[in-house]
Amino acid sequence: MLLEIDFESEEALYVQLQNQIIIGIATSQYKQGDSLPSVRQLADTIGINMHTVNKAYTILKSEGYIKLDRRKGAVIAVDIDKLQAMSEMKDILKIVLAKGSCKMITKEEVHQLVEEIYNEYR
Amino acid sequence: MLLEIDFESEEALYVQLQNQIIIGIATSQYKQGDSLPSVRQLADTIGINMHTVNKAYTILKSEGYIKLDRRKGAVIAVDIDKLQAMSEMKDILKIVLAKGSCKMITKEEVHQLVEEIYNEYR
DNA sequence: ACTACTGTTATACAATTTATATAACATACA
DNA sequence: TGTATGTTATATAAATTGTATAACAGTAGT
Repeated sequence: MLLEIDFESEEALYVQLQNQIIIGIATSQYKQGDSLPSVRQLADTIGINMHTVNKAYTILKSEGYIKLDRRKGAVIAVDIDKLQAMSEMKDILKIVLAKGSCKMITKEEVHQLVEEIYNEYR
Repeated sequence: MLLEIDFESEEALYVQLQNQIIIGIATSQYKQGDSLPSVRQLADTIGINMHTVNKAYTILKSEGYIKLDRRKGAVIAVDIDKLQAMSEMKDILKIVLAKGSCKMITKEEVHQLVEEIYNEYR
Protein backbone atom coordinates (compact mmCIF):
# COMPACT_ATOMS: atom_id res chain seq x y z
CA MET A 1 0.00 0.00 0.00
CA LEU A 2 1.09 3.52 -0.77
CA LEU A 3 1.71 5.68 2.24
CA GLU A 4 1.80 9.31 1.29
CA ILE A 5 2.98 12.13 3.48
CA ASP A 6 2.16 15.80 3.07
CA PHE A 7 5.14 17.76 4.26
CA GLU A 8 3.15 20.99 3.98
CA SER A 9 0.44 19.74 6.33
CA GLU A 10 0.30 21.14 9.84
CA GLU A 11 -0.38 17.60 11.04
CA ALA A 12 2.66 15.91 12.56
CA LEU A 13 4.32 13.38 10.26
CA TYR A 14 3.91 10.51 12.69
CA VAL A 15 0.21 11.33 13.06
CA GLN A 16 -0.26 11.32 9.29
CA LEU A 17 1.39 7.92 9.19
CA GLN A 18 -0.84 6.56 11.94
CA ASN A 19 -3.97 7.82 10.20
CA GLN A 20 -3.02 6.42 6.81
CA ILE A 21 -2.33 3.01 8.26
CA ILE A 22 -5.62 3.02 10.19
CA ILE A 23 -7.50 3.97 7.03
CA GLY A 24 -5.59 1.23 5.24
CA ILE A 25 -6.92 -1.28 7.75
CA ALA A 26 -10.48 0.07 7.51
CA THR A 27 -10.40 -0.19 3.72
CA SER A 28 -9.01 -3.73 3.87
CA GLN A 29 -5.84 -2.73 2.08
CA TYR A 30 -4.19 -4.11 5.20
CA LYS A 31 -5.56 -7.33 6.63
CA GLN A 32 -5.04 -9.05 9.94
CA GLY A 33 -1.58 -10.64 9.85
CA ASP A 34 -0.18 -8.48 7.07
CA SER A 35 3.26 -7.05 7.61
CA LEU A 36 4.06 -3.37 7.39
CA PRO A 37 7.41 -2.19 6.07
CA SER A 38 10.15 -2.11 8.67
CA VAL A 39 10.81 1.22 10.36
CA ARG A 40 14.02 1.69 8.42
CA GLN A 41 12.53 0.63 5.10
CA LEU A 42 9.50 2.88 5.39
CA ALA A 43 11.55 5.80 6.62
CA ASP A 44 13.82 5.39 3.63
CA THR A 45 10.94 5.08 1.17
CA ILE A 46 9.16 8.18 2.41
CA GLY A 47 12.34 10.10 3.04
CA ILE A 48 11.92 10.75 6.74
CA ASN A 49 13.72 9.72 9.86
CA MET A 50 13.55 6.23 11.31
CA HIS A 51 12.39 7.51 14.68
CA THR A 52 9.41 9.27 13.19
CA VAL A 53 8.17 5.98 11.76
CA ASN A 54 9.03 4.22 14.99
CA LYS A 55 6.93 6.70 16.94
CA ALA A 56 3.93 6.07 14.67
CA TYR A 57 4.34 2.30 15.05
CA THR A 58 4.77 2.51 18.80
CA ILE A 59 1.57 4.51 19.21
CA LEU A 60 -0.33 2.23 16.82
CA LYS A 61 0.80 -0.66 18.99
CA SER A 62 -0.29 1.05 22.21
CA GLU A 63 -3.68 1.79 20.65
CA GLY A 64 -4.14 -1.81 19.60
CA TYR A 65 -3.79 -1.72 15.82
CA ILE A 66 -0.52 -3.59 15.28
CA LYS A 67 1.92 -5.84 17.07
CA LEU A 68 5.66 -5.47 16.88
CA ASP A 69 7.81 -8.54 16.43
CA ARG A 70 11.57 -8.75 16.06
CA ARG A 71 11.06 -11.53 13.54
CA LYS A 72 8.24 -10.28 11.35
CA GLY A 73 8.47 -6.56 12.02
CA ALA A 74 5.21 -4.68 12.37
CA VAL A 75 2.16 -6.86 11.87
CA ILE A 76 -1.48 -5.79 11.64
CA ALA A 77 -3.21 -7.12 14.75
CA VAL A 78 -6.28 -5.17 15.77
CA ASP A 79 -7.20 -5.60 19.38
CA ILE A 80 -10.92 -4.97 19.86
CA ASP A 81 -11.80 -2.89 22.88
CA LYS A 82 -15.14 -1.69 21.67
CA LEU A 83 -16.24 0.15 24.78
CA GLN A 84 -13.01 2.10 24.84
CA ALA A 85 -13.31 2.86 21.14
CA MET A 86 -16.94 3.99 21.49
CA SER A 87 -16.00 6.27 24.36
CA GLU A 88 -13.20 7.86 22.37
CA MET A 89 -15.38 8.26 19.31
CA LYS A 90 -18.08 9.94 21.38
CA ASP A 91 -15.63 12.45 22.84
CA ILE A 92 -14.45 13.46 19.39
CA LEU A 93 -17.94 13.54 17.88
CA LYS A 94 -19.10 15.89 20.62
CA ILE A 95 -16.87 18.66 19.36
CA VAL A 96 -17.08 17.76 15.67
CA LEU A 97 -20.87 17.79 15.73
CA ALA A 98 -20.94 20.96 17.82
CA LYS A 99 -18.95 22.70 15.10
CA GLY A 100 -21.30 21.33 12.47
CA SER A 101 -24.35 22.41 14.45
CA CYS A 102 -23.02 25.96 14.71
CA LYS A 103 -22.49 25.99 10.97
CA MET A 104 -26.06 24.86 10.32
CA ILE A 105 -25.21 21.35 9.17
CA THR A 106 -28.32 19.29 9.83
CA LYS A 107 -28.45 15.97 11.61
CA GLU A 108 -29.56 14.37 8.36
CA GLU A 109 -26.54 15.74 6.54
CA VAL A 110 -24.29 14.25 9.18
CA HIS A 111 -25.99 10.88 8.81
CA GLN A 112 -25.47 11.13 5.08
CA LEU A 113 -21.79 11.90 5.52
CA VAL A 114 -21.46 8.90 7.79
CA GLU A 115 -23.11 6.75 5.13
CA GLU A 116 -20.80 8.00 2.39
CA ILE A 117 -17.67 7.42 4.40
CA TYR A 118 -18.63 4.22 6.13
CA ASN A 119 -19.64 2.50 2.92
CA GLU A 120 -16.02 2.61 1.84
CA TYR A 121 -14.98 0.77 4.98
CA ARG A 122 -15.66 -2.82 5.83
CA MET B 1 -21.57 29.97 31.29
CA LEU B 2 -18.99 27.99 33.14
CA LEU B 3 -15.78 27.40 31.23
CA GLU B 4 -13.79 24.63 32.78
CA ILE B 5 -10.21 23.79 31.98
CA ASP B 6 -8.48 20.49 32.65
CA PHE B 7 -4.86 21.27 33.39
CA GLU B 8 -4.04 17.56 33.33
CA SER B 9 -5.37 17.13 29.79
CA GLU B 10 -2.90 16.69 26.97
CA GLU B 11 -5.06 19.05 24.95
CA ALA B 12 -3.69 22.57 24.74
CA LEU B 13 -5.44 25.07 27.00
CA TYR B 14 -6.43 27.36 24.16
CA VAL B 15 -7.92 24.40 22.25
CA GLN B 16 -9.96 23.37 25.30
CA LEU B 17 -11.26 26.92 25.51
CA GLN B 18 -12.20 26.97 21.82
CA ASN B 19 -14.04 23.66 22.12
CA GLN B 20 -15.97 24.66 25.22
CA ILE B 21 -17.12 27.88 23.63
CA ILE B 22 -18.17 26.09 20.44
CA ILE B 23 -20.12 23.55 22.48
CA GLY B 24 -21.63 26.46 24.38
CA ILE B 25 -22.90 27.90 21.11
CA ALA B 26 -24.23 24.53 19.92
CA THR B 27 -26.13 24.04 23.17
CA SER B 28 -27.56 27.57 23.01
CA GLN B 29 -25.85 28.57 26.23
CA TYR B 30 -24.33 31.24 24.04
CA LYS B 31 -26.58 32.97 21.54
CA GLN B 32 -25.86 35.20 18.60
CA GLY B 33 -24.87 38.61 19.95
CA ASP B 34 -23.93 37.43 23.43
CA SER B 35 -20.70 38.75 24.85
CA LEU B 36 -17.92 36.55 26.11
CA PRO B 37 -15.81 37.64 29.06
CA SER B 38 -12.89 39.88 28.11
CA VAL B 39 -9.56 38.21 27.58
CA ARG B 40 -8.21 39.60 30.83
CA GLN B 41 -11.33 38.75 32.80
CA LEU B 42 -11.53 35.16 31.57
CA ALA B 43 -7.81 34.62 32.03
CA ASP B 44 -8.13 35.84 35.59
CA THR B 45 -11.20 33.71 36.32
CA ILE B 46 -9.63 30.52 35.02
CA GLY B 47 -6.19 31.35 36.32
CA ILE B 48 -4.30 31.30 33.04
CA ASN B 49 -2.45 33.83 30.98
CA MET B 50 -4.17 36.54 28.98
CA HIS B 51 -2.46 35.49 25.78
CA THR B 52 -3.77 31.96 26.02
CA VAL B 53 -7.33 33.27 26.06
CA ASN B 54 -6.46 35.75 23.32
CA LYS B 55 -5.18 32.93 21.14
CA ALA B 56 -8.41 30.98 21.57
CA TYR B 57 -10.48 34.07 20.74
CA THR B 58 -8.33 34.93 17.72
CA ILE B 59 -8.73 31.45 16.24
CA LEU B 60 -12.46 31.40 17.00
CA LYS B 61 -12.67 34.67 15.11
CA SER B 62 -10.70 33.33 12.14
CA GLU B 63 -12.95 30.26 12.05
CA GLY B 64 -16.08 32.38 12.06
CA TYR B 65 -17.57 31.83 15.50
CA ILE B 66 -17.11 35.23 17.13
CA LYS B 67 -16.27 38.81 16.29
CA LEU B 68 -13.92 40.94 18.28
CA ASP B 69 -14.82 44.51 19.06
CA ARG B 70 -12.90 47.03 21.07
CA ARG B 71 -16.15 48.31 22.50
CA LYS B 72 -18.08 45.16 23.30
CA GLY B 73 -15.24 42.68 23.56
CA ALA B 74 -15.76 39.21 22.11
CA VAL B 75 -19.25 38.71 20.70
CA ILE B 76 -20.81 35.52 19.41
CA ALA B 77 -21.27 35.94 15.66
CA VAL B 78 -21.32 32.70 13.73
CA ASP B 79 -20.48 33.10 10.09
CA ILE B 80 -22.05 30.30 8.07
CA ASP B 81 -19.79 28.78 5.45
CA LYS B 82 -21.55 25.48 5.16
CA LEU B 83 -19.52 24.01 2.31
CA GLN B 84 -16.29 24.74 4.15
CA ALA B 85 -17.73 23.28 7.35
CA MET B 86 -18.95 20.14 5.59
CA SER B 87 -15.56 19.64 4.00
CA GLU B 88 -13.77 19.94 7.33
CA MET B 89 -16.23 17.62 9.02
CA LYS B 90 -15.75 15.03 6.32
CA ASP B 91 -11.96 15.09 6.68
CA ILE B 92 -12.22 14.46 10.41
CA LEU B 93 -14.93 11.83 10.09
CA LYS B 94 -12.78 9.87 7.64
CA ILE B 95 -10.22 9.08 10.31
CA VAL B 96 -12.66 8.90 13.21
CA LEU B 97 -14.87 6.39 11.39
CA ALA B 98 -11.85 4.43 10.16
CA LYS B 99 -10.81 3.96 13.77
CA GLY B 100 -14.32 2.90 14.66
CA SER B 101 -14.49 0.49 11.76
CA CYS B 102 -11.24 -1.17 12.84
CA LYS B 103 -12.66 -1.55 16.33
CA MET B 104 -15.84 -3.20 15.01
CA ILE B 105 -18.16 -0.32 15.72
CA THR B 106 -21.04 -0.73 13.30
CA LYS B 107 -22.47 1.94 11.07
CA GLU B 108 -25.70 1.74 13.04
CA GLU B 109 -23.87 2.36 16.28
CA VAL B 110 -22.29 5.46 14.76
CA HIS B 111 -25.69 6.72 13.65
CA GLN B 112 -26.96 6.14 17.15
CA LEU B 113 -24.06 8.09 18.65
CA VAL B 114 -24.77 10.94 16.26
CA GLU B 115 -28.41 10.91 17.37
CA GLU B 116 -27.51 10.96 21.04
CA ILE B 117 -25.11 13.84 20.66
CA TYR B 118 -26.97 15.89 18.10
CA ASN B 119 -30.20 15.84 20.07
CA GLU B 120 -28.48 17.93 22.73
CA TYR B 121 -27.63 20.55 20.15
CA ARG B 122 -30.00 22.86 18.36
C1' DA C 1 30.07 -18.64 12.85
C1' DC C 2 28.79 -15.04 9.97
C1' DT C 3 25.80 -11.75 7.98
C1' DA C 4 21.82 -9.13 7.59
C1' DC C 5 17.71 -7.89 9.13
C1' DT C 6 14.30 -6.93 12.94
C1' DG C 7 12.56 -3.72 16.98
C1' DT C 8 14.56 -1.14 20.94
C1' DT C 9 17.03 2.25 23.45
C1' DA C 10 20.06 6.23 24.36
C1' DT C 11 21.81 10.69 23.43
C1' DA C 12 22.04 15.03 21.22
C1' DC C 13 20.39 18.86 18.49
C1' DA C 14 17.42 22.41 16.09
C1' DA C 15 12.87 24.18 15.14
C1' DT C 16 8.33 24.81 16.55
C1' DT C 17 4.53 25.06 19.74
C1' DT C 18 2.59 26.10 24.18
C1' DA C 19 2.09 28.99 28.07
C1' DT C 20 3.62 32.56 30.80
C1' DA C 21 5.17 37.41 31.94
C1' DT C 22 5.53 42.56 31.26
C1' DA C 23 4.68 46.22 28.74
C1' DA C 24 2.83 49.36 25.76
C1' DC C 25 -0.63 51.21 22.19
C1' DA C 26 -5.17 52.76 20.20
C1' DT C 27 -9.90 52.93 20.73
C1' DA C 28 -14.28 53.55 23.15
C1' DC C 29 -17.01 55.16 26.90
C1' DA C 30 -18.75 57.21 31.18
C1' DT D 1 -9.61 61.86 32.61
C1' DG D 2 -9.72 57.51 34.03
C1' DT D 3 -11.00 52.70 32.88
C1' DA D 4 -11.91 49.20 30.09
C1' DT D 5 -11.46 46.93 25.48
C1' DG D 6 -8.66 44.26 21.77
C1' DT D 7 -3.97 44.41 19.75
C1' DT D 8 0.87 44.10 19.37
C1' DA D 9 5.70 43.42 20.78
C1' DT D 10 9.39 41.01 23.42
C1' DA D 11 11.22 37.70 26.27
C1' DT D 12 11.42 33.35 28.60
C1' DA D 13 10.79 28.36 29.93
C1' DA D 14 8.96 23.89 28.91
C1' DA D 15 7.29 20.50 25.84
C1' DT D 16 6.78 18.56 21.24
C1' DT D 17 8.47 17.36 16.74
C1' DG D 18 11.80 15.70 13.65
C1' DT D 19 16.39 14.61 12.61
C1' DA D 20 20.99 12.38 13.36
C1' DT D 21 24.28 8.69 15.08
C1' DA D 22 25.03 4.98 17.53
C1' DA D 23 24.63 0.91 19.78
C1' DC D 24 22.10 -3.34 21.64
C1' DA D 25 19.59 -7.84 21.41
C1' DG D 26 16.95 -11.15 19.16
C1' DT D 27 15.93 -13.73 14.75
C1' DA D 28 16.66 -15.91 10.27
C1' DG D 29 19.31 -17.71 6.41
C1' DT D 30 23.65 -19.18 4.40
